[in-house]
Amino acid sequence: METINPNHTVESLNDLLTAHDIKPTSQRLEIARLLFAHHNHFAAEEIFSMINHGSHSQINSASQNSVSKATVYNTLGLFARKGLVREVIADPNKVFYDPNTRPHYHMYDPSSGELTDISADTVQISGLPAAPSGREVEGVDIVVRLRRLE
Amino acid sequence: METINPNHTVESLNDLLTAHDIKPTSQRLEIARLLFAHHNHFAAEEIFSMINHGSHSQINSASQNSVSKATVYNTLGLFARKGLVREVIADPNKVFYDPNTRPHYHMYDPSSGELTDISADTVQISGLPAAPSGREVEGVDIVVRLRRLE
DNA sequence: TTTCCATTTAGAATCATTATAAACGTTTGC
DNA sequence: GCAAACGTTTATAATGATTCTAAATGGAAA
Ligand SMILES: [Mn+2]
Ligand SMILES: [Mn+2]
Ligand SMILES: [Zn+2]
Ligand SMILES: [Zn+2]
Repeated sequence: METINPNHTVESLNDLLTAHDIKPTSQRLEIARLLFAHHNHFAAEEIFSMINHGSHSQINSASQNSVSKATVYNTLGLFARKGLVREVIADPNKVFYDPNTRPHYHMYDPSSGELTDISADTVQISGLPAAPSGREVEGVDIVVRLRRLE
Repeated sequence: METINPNHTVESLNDLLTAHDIKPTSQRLEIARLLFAHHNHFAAEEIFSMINHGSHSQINSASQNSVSKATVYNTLGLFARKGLVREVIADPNKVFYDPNTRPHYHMYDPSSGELTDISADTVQISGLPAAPSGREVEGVDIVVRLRRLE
């Protein structure tokens, strides 16, 4: 289920960040690569440990590419603010970061911690109320909560 | 927008807890009354401060009805486990407790912290995938995220 | 260079929540 | 009624994700 997409060169990631008005630094590229190479949802702590304890160096294969915890959090917040990634609120004790910003929904299994995508193509929702005055709808989140079969 | 429902006597709350296999204690009744008298979603910390600093004594009007923070958290967890209330995950830094356990959806405005109900009657969803094998769907959460109009 | 400004960082602080272990209350067994 | 047993409540400590602070770093500009 874990596919690594090699179609992200350092240059294309550079362009991606630049297009989102984010100055590409080595730390930001490292974090972006993690998110966009794996098609997966990650929490900040996971990204932090993948970068520091995992074997995912590609940009600078010689050094151990460490990024501080503060920078991981700052960077993910920045990415979300700039619309490069999306925050998914499905678990009360961690925020997931989703490299897919197009409309789609999620299925969450708290017992395994697995968060998977539901394509928006097949899903139809209707009858949702309009935003109250002075507000607009930023997005519609659907989370199908799973549990182990009794 | 804050309506207090007086249709909850101590006896009816007693029965409600008992029906959900929860032994009614004064602390549990106090917390249940807060949730069911107001038709509102509350976080644990809100309930804690409403009980301790607010003016909501009705069961024992003489004493100041204090309930410890640990008991507030324990009780809300118990209520949720027993199906008396429902947890709503809409804000990354607090869990809301919802006295309405029937299917319905939510609208959330992070800028005000307001969480409001969307009736399930008017909403149609279709095309959601089935649960993977070994799992079942516990529920489908919809959160319409709002933001201030630019 | 020297200055400037953004970025990164270690570490402290925050805050919601959970764990611990003792105190308390109520039920049960006699 | 009395005491063990058990569930409940509590103060307090611990946890863990996240944010804050204030200093260090590093590249671009002057
Ligand atoms: Mn019920
Ligand atoms: Mn948070
Ligand atoms: Zn997703
Ligand atoms: Zn609700």
